[in-house]
Amino acid sequence: MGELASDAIELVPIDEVARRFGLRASTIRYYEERGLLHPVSRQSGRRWYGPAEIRRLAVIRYWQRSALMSLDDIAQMLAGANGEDRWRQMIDEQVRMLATRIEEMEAAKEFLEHVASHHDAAPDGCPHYETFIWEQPSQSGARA
Amino acid sequence: MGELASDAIELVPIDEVARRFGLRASTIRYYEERGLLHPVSRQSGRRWYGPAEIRRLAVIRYWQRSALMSLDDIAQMLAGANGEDRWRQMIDEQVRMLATRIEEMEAAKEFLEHVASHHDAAPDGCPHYETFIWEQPSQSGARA
DNA sequence: GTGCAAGCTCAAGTCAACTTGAACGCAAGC
DNA sequence: GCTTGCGTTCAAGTTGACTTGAGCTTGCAC
Repeated sequence: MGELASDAIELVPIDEVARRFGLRASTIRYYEERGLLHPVSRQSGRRWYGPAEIRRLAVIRYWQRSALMSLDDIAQMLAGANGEDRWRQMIDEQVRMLATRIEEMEAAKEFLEHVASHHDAAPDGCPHYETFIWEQPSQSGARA
Repeated sequence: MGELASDAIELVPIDEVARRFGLRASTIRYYEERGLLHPVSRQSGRRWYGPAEIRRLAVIRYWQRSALMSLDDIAQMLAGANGEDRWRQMIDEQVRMLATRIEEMEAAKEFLEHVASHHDAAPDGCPHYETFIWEQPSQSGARA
């Protein structure tokens, strides 16, 4: 950063981008194929990325990992930035999904901690177990 | 339960099991192929499941969905119930993983809520954004 | 005893998110 | 001026968790 003076905004090649994010170059090319991230320029075929692209990649990884969004959803979010209104609906869906997942995972975590501290054997046979395992949303045990 | 008197413990065919869990019969056969769940008996080739198998399936779905465990991990957990000691190590790993994922997801959720309530456009350009997107664990921006 | 729905097996297909391989290009170093 | 190394494209392979399809068997209904 700042190695060269003047107006040269820092451009980095694909392997440097990959290195910074702990990704492979192929992943970045794949994101491009999926329309998520394009190099700011090409020099004799080779891709070069600027700060805006780096930041966009950070955004992509963030949504993908922290919000469990698919690449398609992320593409829609990023496209939504350019005027559409669907992004707000997506955010609402996402928040609801996250709330559910967080609750489920917290219950699972608490239960695992309980098992680890109160049991000598694998959880099979723990009375608490029953409460947990049958409380699944997708299971229609109550019907019929 | 108890439709027939005597010692007939309730046995159900594969499609009934599937229906109770909102799964397809093929999924249950697949779990069997993966060594996770076996019918208590077969009658002229057809699978029959008892309460123990039903319960085991509930356990499998629970770990899979709430704790984000892979079928391989679940198989190991269930195998561990029969004497091994690896299950405790797996539980610890699982708890750590869940704690991390929960934190990440909570941050993502809070951020999305912030964006939804304070912004008219997609999150690009929100100053809070920067704080969030660059705080990713797998990103080795600090190294080299 | 014929038909039909459901089950069975085994192989192959699907989907998302990548990875890998083959075949080639270009620029720098010796 | 030729090799070396990283880049490129495009097609095909991989992994996990299933689903689908073809072809066959079974048991009940009529």
